Amino acid sequence: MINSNFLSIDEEKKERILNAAMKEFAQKGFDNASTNEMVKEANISKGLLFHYFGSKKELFMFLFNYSVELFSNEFYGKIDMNERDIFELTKQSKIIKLGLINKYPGIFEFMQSAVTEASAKVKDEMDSMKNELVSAGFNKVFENIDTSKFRDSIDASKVLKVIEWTFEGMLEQELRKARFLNKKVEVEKLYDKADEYIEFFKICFYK
Amino acid sequence: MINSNFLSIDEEKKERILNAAMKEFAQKGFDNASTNEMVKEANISKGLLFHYFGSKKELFMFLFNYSVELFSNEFYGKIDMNERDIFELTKQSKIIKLGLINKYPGIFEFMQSAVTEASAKVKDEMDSMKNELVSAGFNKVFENIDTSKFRDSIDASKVLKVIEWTFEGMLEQELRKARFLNKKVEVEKLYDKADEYIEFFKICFYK
DNA sequence: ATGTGATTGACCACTCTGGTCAATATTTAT
DNA sequence: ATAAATATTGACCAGAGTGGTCAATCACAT
Repeated sequence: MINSNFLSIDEEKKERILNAAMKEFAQKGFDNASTNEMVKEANISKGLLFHYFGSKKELFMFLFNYSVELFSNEFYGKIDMNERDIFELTKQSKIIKLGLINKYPGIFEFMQSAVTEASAKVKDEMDSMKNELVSAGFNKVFENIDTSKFRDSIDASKVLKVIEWTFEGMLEQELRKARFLNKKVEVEKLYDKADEYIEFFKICFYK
Repeated sequence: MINSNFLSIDEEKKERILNAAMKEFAQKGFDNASTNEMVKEANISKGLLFHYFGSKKELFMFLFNYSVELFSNEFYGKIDMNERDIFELTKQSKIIKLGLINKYPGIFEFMQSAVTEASAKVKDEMDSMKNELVSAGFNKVFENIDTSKFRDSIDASKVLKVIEWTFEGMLEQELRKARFLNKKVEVEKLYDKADEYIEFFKICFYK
């Protein structure tokens, strides 16, 4: 009887709980994350958290599963697998990322801190989760990119890296700016900015 | 009589203490950082840490001062202020960054977490430190870049951003790789890789 | 031997921990 | 209107960990 009906509760409350827990885990790691802080931030009672999840460890593993599932559903649901244009693909993947961050502000920080989590109390479970993940085999999407439009004199693999780093850097910049102003990044704005750089790149890289 | 003669102790021991403390503060923030963890990691006794720094708060402020001073000394000491070539400048600044990370693995994480530190116990001190820093006026170095070599059809400000994001992404990639293999990034390797991308960029951006 | 400064770690009063569970509030069925 | 069922609370617990202290020990120069 683990987190039985948590998934069917009020959406807003659910997000409050998930976000509070992810934020706390991401900030302090498993051992130092405080369930008291989580319930304070989520505005629920201590008892309710443990009613839903049983223990801190189960909460942590649920969160990790939930995050990974959410991410892969969003990613493979929204991305167009037949798209061979590198710009469209990169743009799509960053927009998906932004959408998730807007809904769950700490989700990527949490996932990253979870895979590098060192606490002995969750090591075994995390190791087997990670094994499952690598054998699932991510990111075949970027494998059959159309490189025929690029100028012959330039190295296509470098083009791909530069595009990836540029859009990641752009997203990070916008996230920092938004965090500073205490707002969310507007997807539209990022879209326009991305398009600007795509035009720029076409001038630089295309024949 | 604050941290009296700490600066003159054995260099290796000094680094052990600084690194342990920066790591702990960066990972958990001021309130949740444990001085017990620090002395365990640095392999010194509890008493010695407090003999040098008096209190957790003084240790934190000392670390921040020390980091900022170190960074600005390295930066303005090593960077060639007359260099107007964007590639040389960016390469230099990333090499300086790598050098510091190799010596103090957690220094940038610590500085970043320190400026965003929310604990009430250090808020006042950090606020005045931050004010001092902005009035010092950083980063005039990248202001008089020579853009005359760029093709006229492309936007110079975008070129600068792409270069910055590319080199930052490259450094991050190498750091992750090194962390995974439990090694340090070799400065030489990064140098070569940076040069490869500089050649690539010259083909793309130059007339 | 003696003096001196560097270094130790057991100890303190106190806060916070994950988790429990009887009590209460709220919703649903009759 | 009542009863039954479910959702939610928060005071409470034993134990762990906290920043900081200080008498005692160590290493070494004279």
